[in-house]
Amino acid sequence: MHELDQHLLQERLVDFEKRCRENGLKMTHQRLTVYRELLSSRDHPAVETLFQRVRRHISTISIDTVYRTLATLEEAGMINRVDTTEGVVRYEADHGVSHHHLVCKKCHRIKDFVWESFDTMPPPPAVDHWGESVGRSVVFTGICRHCREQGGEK
Amino acid sequence: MHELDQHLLQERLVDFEKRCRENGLKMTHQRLTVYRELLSSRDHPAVETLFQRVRRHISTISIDTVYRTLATLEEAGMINRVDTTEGVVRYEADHGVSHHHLVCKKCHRIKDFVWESFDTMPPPPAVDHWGESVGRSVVFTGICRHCREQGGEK
DNA sequence: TGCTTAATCAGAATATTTCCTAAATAGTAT
DNA sequence: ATACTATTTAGGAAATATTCTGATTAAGCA
Repeated sequence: MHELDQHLLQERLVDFEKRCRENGLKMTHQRLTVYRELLSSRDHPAVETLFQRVRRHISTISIDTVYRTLATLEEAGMINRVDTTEGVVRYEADHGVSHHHLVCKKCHRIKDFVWESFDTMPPPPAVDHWGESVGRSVVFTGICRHCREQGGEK
Repeated sequence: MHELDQHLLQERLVDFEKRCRENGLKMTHQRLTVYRELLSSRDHPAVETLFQRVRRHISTISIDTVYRTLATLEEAGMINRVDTTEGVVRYEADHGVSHHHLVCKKCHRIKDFVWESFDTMPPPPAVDHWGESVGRSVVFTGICRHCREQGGEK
């Protein structure tokens, strides 16, 4: 973990407290831990996965709390669901930087990347006609370098 | 259903038979019906939904067959899974036209649109470095016209 | 400090998805 | 027409995912 990351993380946590207060959400140990764990998870974890990780810090936390917390934070716009074809809900913290996803068909790992020239591209007319769009994301699918070289571990 | 649609549908079904033969897949009534139903479904149905529809034609079909068929056809590249944040697997038939998705946060309906200037855009360097990409898709999320006007029916 | 109420907990209940087994059926090639 | 084998079926098991209940805890405020 770099200095910079530590700094950004700290910044996010301060922001988290602020936004909780704004939304009338109490700052519980559980909430903070779930959020912090998601913040430092770079792999867009499913609920169960995140539950396991949070458990390492709060051994008595119930999975119900993780579900509830994620739903609450999502509603408040502090975290996002990730698009997948797996039939599993996955989350990521809002890191404040627009990014998109690279999805490996073998290992199902998801990697972030930024693409400014896409972000600034005007949407096609069909989008405006459809309704009010609030977000856009790109997903590239394929086989990641790791899987191609090692045959994958799926 | 327009003349044109009928024609395209027919074309797709012929292609389906050909590809089944190529892959050594027998042309069963069930397979054909599942595929045809998906072809004419414009709403990217989940397995259960598609099962209900196919049932109208083959009342004795088992859901297991639908699961198996979809998995088989997906493997053969004749149908695709759709990206969602719902935690549900959804499918669409390969209509032979590159398209992308508009997803309504209220009613969860998914609409297709084409975006050629995106399709022809070169990927950012990060993608090439990541591995071998075989597909790309864009998802716009927001509130569709229908939901905005009527308050949605979630 | 004490009150109020949101939030958490244990763990059971429910729901959903997917897979499995053994027997019956039906394509396809000969 | 026959044989071979993939495929389907019923129905239940297994695996996952999600929600609920009632009792307890603790955050935030007066």
